Amino acid sequence: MATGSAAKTDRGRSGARAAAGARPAYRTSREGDPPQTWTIREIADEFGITHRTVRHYEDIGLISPERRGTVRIYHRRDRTRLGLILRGKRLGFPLEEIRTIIDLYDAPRGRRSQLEYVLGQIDERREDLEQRRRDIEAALSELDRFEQSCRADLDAL
Amino acid sequence: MATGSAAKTDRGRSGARAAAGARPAYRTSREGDPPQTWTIREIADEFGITHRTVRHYEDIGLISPERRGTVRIYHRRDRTRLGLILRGKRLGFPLEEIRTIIDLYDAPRGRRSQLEYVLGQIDERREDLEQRRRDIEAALSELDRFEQSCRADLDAL
DNA sequence: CTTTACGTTGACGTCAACGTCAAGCACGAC
DNA sequence: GTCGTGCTTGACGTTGACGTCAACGTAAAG
Repeated sequence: MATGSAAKTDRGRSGARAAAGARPAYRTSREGDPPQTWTIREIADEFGITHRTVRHYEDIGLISPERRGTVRIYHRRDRTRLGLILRGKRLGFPLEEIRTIIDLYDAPRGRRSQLEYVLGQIDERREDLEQRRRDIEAALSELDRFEQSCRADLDAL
Repeated sequence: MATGSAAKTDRGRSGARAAAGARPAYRTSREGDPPQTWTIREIADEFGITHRTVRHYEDIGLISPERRGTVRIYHRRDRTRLGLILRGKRLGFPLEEIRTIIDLYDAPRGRRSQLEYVLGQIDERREDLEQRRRDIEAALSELDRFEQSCRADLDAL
């Protein structure tokens, strides 16, 4: 695997701590209901990345978690964005381009000119993605042909 | 466009020089038939990359052009590999991984164990590519839904 | 022969995307 | 209290993928 894997969703230990009532003060979740916020470590573990990576994404403005005092608090909105970021990375987009993409999704759409700009951007994105899809299809069919050739060689033994 | 474009196939000037009979000595093509070899500049221009990039790919062993004296001569085999490399790049693979892929295509396949190894590698590659395809499909359908939403907003004006 | 164009080899620079310390605060546990 | 754990901010290091620059060779053209 080239890119990130291991989304182990390892919420075991912190869950146990929560059940023991020893949840840190900056965690707002009340007894019983599932936590609607996450720490940087929880987010990082869940997505299979490091806290340093999460912070880097914040540094360049890809996510902007809440601050409770000095501590970062991640909400579902941040998780959604992180998902988009990582999918963009799996597709090989640079982070700068990923930013323009996800910023597009919550760009202002009040005026007609804004909407038309957004629609234009959508078309560009689609062109790009479809080019990538074509590349993938080509690579996959080459791979298939190559496998056939190998299997023929194997049968010939 | 994030990745390389501009494959202008600008063979105009060098073609004119060839027609004038002023082709350099290291170009073997006889009068009349199309050149079966290319210089680094021709290759770079044709693929829309720089000669420095081509040399870099040679440095890390992705291509190994013929040397006539000190000068690099590129054959169709090199162009094929360059095509694979650039497609891999469009798909976001790192060069090291691209090397393992294209090396796979001309790996030794004599013994059964070798063939079985290659077949295993093929499966890994396919998994990876199919994951990327799923990511692309997801991104494209999100884009479609987003466009519908924008068009609805536009109609509502 | 000199110029001009293209080719060559290093060596160093740069930019993105993080990794890797170091040093410090804040909290609950003991 | 102090200990450990987790979070924080810098600041610098690293790796991949080239870009840039200098210094030079060589061959066709004028």
